[in-house]
Amino acid sequence: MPATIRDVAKASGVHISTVSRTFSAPHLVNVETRTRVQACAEQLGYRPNRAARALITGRTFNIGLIVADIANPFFPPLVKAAESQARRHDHHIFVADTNEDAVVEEDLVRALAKQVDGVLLCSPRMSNSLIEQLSREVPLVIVNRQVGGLPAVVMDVAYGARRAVEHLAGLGHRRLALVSGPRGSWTSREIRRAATAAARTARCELSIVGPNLPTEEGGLSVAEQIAHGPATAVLAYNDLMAIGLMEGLHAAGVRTPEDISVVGIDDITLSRLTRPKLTTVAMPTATAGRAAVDMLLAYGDDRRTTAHVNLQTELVVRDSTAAPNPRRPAEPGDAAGTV
Amino acid sequence: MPATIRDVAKASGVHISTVSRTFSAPHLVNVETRTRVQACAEQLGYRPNRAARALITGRTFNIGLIVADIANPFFPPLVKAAESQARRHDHHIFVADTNEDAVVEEDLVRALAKQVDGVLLCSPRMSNSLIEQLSREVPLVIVNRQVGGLPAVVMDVAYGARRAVEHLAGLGHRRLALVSGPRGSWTSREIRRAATAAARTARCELSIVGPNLPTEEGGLSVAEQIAHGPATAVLAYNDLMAIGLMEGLHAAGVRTPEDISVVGIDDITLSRLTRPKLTTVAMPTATAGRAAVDMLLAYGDDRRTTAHVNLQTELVVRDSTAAPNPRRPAEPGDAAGTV
DNA sequence: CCCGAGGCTACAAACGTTTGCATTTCGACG
DNA sequence: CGTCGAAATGCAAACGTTTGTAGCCTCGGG
Repeated sequence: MPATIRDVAKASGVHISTVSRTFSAPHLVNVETRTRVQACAEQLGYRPNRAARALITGRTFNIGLIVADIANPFFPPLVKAAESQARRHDHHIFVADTNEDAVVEEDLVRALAKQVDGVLLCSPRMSNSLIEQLSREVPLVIVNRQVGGLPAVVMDVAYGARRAVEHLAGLGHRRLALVSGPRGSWTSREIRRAATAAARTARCELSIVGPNLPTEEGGLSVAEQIAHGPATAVLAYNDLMAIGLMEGLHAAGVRTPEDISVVGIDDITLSRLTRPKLTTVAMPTATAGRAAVDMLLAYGDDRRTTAHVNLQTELVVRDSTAAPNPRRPAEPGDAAGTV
Repeated sequence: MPATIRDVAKASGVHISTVSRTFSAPHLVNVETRTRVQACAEQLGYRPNRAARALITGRTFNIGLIVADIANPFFPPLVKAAESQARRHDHHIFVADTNEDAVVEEDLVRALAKQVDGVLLCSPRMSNSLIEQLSREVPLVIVNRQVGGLPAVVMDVAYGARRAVEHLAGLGHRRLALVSGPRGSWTSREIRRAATAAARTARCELSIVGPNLPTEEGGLSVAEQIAHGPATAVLAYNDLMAIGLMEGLHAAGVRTPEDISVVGIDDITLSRLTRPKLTTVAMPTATAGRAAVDMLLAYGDDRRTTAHVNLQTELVVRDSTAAPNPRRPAEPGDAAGTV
């Protein structure tokens, strides 16, 4: 029913190859024939069939985008930016959600491989070796993780974590807790590494709590433990967990930031809207989405550019952090002086 | 480089058609040959090329999903559910974002048409007639809007709006405001219709403010107007706007719910996390996503089922609504007593 | 007047599948 | 022993493109 290249050829009295070239190599066809063909195509509502084209050229003009959990507010801005950038280059985007599951991830890459020109792998949970193997089957750009020399877009979360710890130390906190993310998360390891180092430098204790689900529930579930622990300030793997944690603390009668300071990571929209507003590390997710798409599209141009993009993060201080409450940490009864 | 059906045929010493049947019609091939073929395929890492298959069968096993703004927290749960349901049936999902733009919408449907078995159109902004025309070019399922007899999944937002108004009236409010959504939104019209009727029944005034952008900013931008207006309670087109509005009111020194009650619509995750927690109309977005996919996949089975699914909504009362403050409507200066 | 060179177009093969039809094999039945 | 049918497999066309090659025509230069 939909018009094919043959219909257009018939209608304009030329061979199908001429029609094809009218669109893919216009300079090769006489201007007058070209306009006639274009007119016919227009009138018939002809649109080249991309699947057929892909079959012969090997280029699909599609991109796969694999995320751990699209309902996690961290991802939508990235997806949106990637989709928009892709469409600017006439590409379409497959979106798939792995539910934080490494084997689903592998399956998806393989399933998508034939249908796309490349895959954007966001915060993958797979092993490095598996990723490297997959990258031999289909062009891959990794977001939020560094694996071998593969093209990657990473946000400098280590810097952000360090700044967060420095911020808390600067406020006078000495006992910190890190609520870590899911097992297998490269970002979580980076944060842990950077936070540990920064805490040592600042002469702070740092206790690690986790791994946890990177969701509101994950944060909520450790609230009790934090509330009864010695830490006066907490850095969470992401904003969602930080917010869940604040909810949990609130329920336990612990105030933020008066009793315990909380810092998140990501700077999702939501963080500006909680009360208190969340101090957090801003991640340039939209920029990352665009950059990843650009990198993928550049793959073909100069083979094996194997670029790396490292995006800046930045500490955003809002209302969920403050100087430690002198009463809280020790046994009740001892009054502390000024901070 | 990737293994084709021909490689498998060669490796297992049969004709390609036998290989094909091994996968698409196993009962037609001798069990012993079948296992041999399967083994070879496995070993070669053979995966049928879907583009090629689509070319001849006409079925792509892809679905298009078009949303107005994927960064709007309303959509991700829908997208997630749709993707998951689609994958359960071995389908993949193209996601595209129209930025609330009707012409982009049309373009996208056309661009996707050849690559998918059908398109899920979520909260479309196009005209009815255009939608009907497009539905002749590609199977369409409309979400959140009713157009002609086309298959649709709608959530009964009218019921929810009515309940919201009744709730506010029940608390004693008599002057309500409706902060409406974007022009062209069917949902916004439904809400308006239902709220107007309910307000009349409840003998309430209802002033309409809008249209507005369906975002936090949209809500924020009308805060001043609401703060100085006569309304003691507000129903917003969606949660994001309600939250933005609350922020704006807060900045203007107006308390929620003591001075003004606010009700949202959607029940996005966020609404449970603001303070005060938002009273809102819960929309079953995940269910809608699943239902829409199911409906699309059923399209082929019995031609023109033209089903309709109508999903229940439900008022969730939280902390952003309360009885009206008797002092507020009058001139400022009067201190309020207990709430 | 002839030759060569462009410019333009047609032809046909190829991409990786599916599928109707033909062919082969084999066992059973009359 | 011949025939029929079913089961299993091969054959080839088709899906809608792209693209290398070959053909035709025209035009300018020698």
